[in-house]
Amino acid sequence: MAKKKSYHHGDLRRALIEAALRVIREDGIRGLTLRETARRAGVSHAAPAHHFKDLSGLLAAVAQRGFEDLYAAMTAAVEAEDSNDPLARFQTVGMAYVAFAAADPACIKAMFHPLLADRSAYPSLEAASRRPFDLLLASVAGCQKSGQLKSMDTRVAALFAWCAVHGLSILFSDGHIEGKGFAGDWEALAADMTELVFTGLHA
Amino acid sequence: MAKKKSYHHGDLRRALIEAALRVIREDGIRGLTLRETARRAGVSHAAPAHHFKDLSGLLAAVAQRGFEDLYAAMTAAVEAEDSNDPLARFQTVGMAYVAFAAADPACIKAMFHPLLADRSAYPSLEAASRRPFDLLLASVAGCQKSGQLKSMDTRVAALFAWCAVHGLSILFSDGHIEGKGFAGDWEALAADMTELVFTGLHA
DNA sequence: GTTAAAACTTGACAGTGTCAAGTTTATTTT
DNA sequence: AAAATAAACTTGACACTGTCAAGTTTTAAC
Repeated sequence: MAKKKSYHHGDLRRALIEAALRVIREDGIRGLTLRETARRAGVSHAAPAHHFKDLSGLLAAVAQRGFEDLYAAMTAAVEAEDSNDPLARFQTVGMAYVAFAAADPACIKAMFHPLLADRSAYPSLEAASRRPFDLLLASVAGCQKSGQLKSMDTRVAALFAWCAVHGLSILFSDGHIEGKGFAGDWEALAADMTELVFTGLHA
Repeated sequence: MAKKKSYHHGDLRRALIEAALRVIREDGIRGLTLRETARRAGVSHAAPAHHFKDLSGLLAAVAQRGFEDLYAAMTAAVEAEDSNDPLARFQTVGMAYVAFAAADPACIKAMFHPLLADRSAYPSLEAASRRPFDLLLASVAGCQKSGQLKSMDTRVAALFAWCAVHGLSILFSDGHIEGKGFAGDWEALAADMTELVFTGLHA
């Protein structure tokens, strides 16, 4: 699979997704075009259309990749935990979410881009996007079973945590927080948020 | 200011913003172009550039209008409250936020569009976007003064409420919530969220 | 070894943002 | 009131974009 320089690329789909991510990180989502992506991958301008139907399709693939990476980061963070305390796991999951958004704001913007509002057109994206939420759901359920979080509707409790953590991530990566007089960095704020989420859900 | 049909429009800037909003509501943000907006307003294709430098400028103007409307809706909701209870006011503010997002998802998407991440380029937008937060801040401060919310850093407490409420709005308007097994409508969920926010900040 | 399919290129068309230059109207200056 | 100037908008042009149809090269199937 080395650089064969042949007519066929070999793994163009993956290469295009990575090229698109580079474009987004450097020039913002606005700079993402099929042609620019093709250019960076060193293929002709119409090549991407054969792998992703159109620009939305490319963005959907990038977003799916983002959700997969997010899920991987979350599970990795959980497994790196030495403690088996459900509550610690719950907070780790939340922090991992914000950390991912802070580390790659361009990617999280792609993942929640309004262009992808109609996910029914991209079933694999929808499936990938559901996994992180399921992980959160499971971690909330664990805390409820251990009696550390109150026994309300698990879905609603998880949604609450998700809203708080997602809201912070989006507001932060979109620059809505800076300039409003917050002293700490995102890590301090994320810790505050998860702390308050915990208090809200406390048994 | 009636339809003078003259060479000069009279109030083209406002007309363009409204045309852009119509475009966004009907065709999504993707369909927003300077030329389409000009077409709907009945002017030549280059006219918008004289009022908004480029497409981002137009979007920024739409977003600013959105923040102004949001602020108006929030204050109206507060004033419609018969009770003077700070806590009731606090929850009203939160509900008004989600209600706005649910009533006009296209507009809220424009207001928080990633294209506008660099707000320093649009000072008046930044100012308009700060007012709703200031209102929330004041309402949190009121609850703290009355002893209904705990006396922590007011900014952090307000940020928490904002994150929860904004997260729900964005997730909802982007279709991330449907299909995840939530029974109630957005109003029920919004009520749950504000309730949990209150618990998290409870004295 | 021939045929079919897949992967990619080439070329073309309509639509877009944006700029420069022109035309019409309003405002100021004298 | 007349002339000069500025503002509001139009026209025309260029490079760029997505997308489609048709072509070329490579791989796979049989």
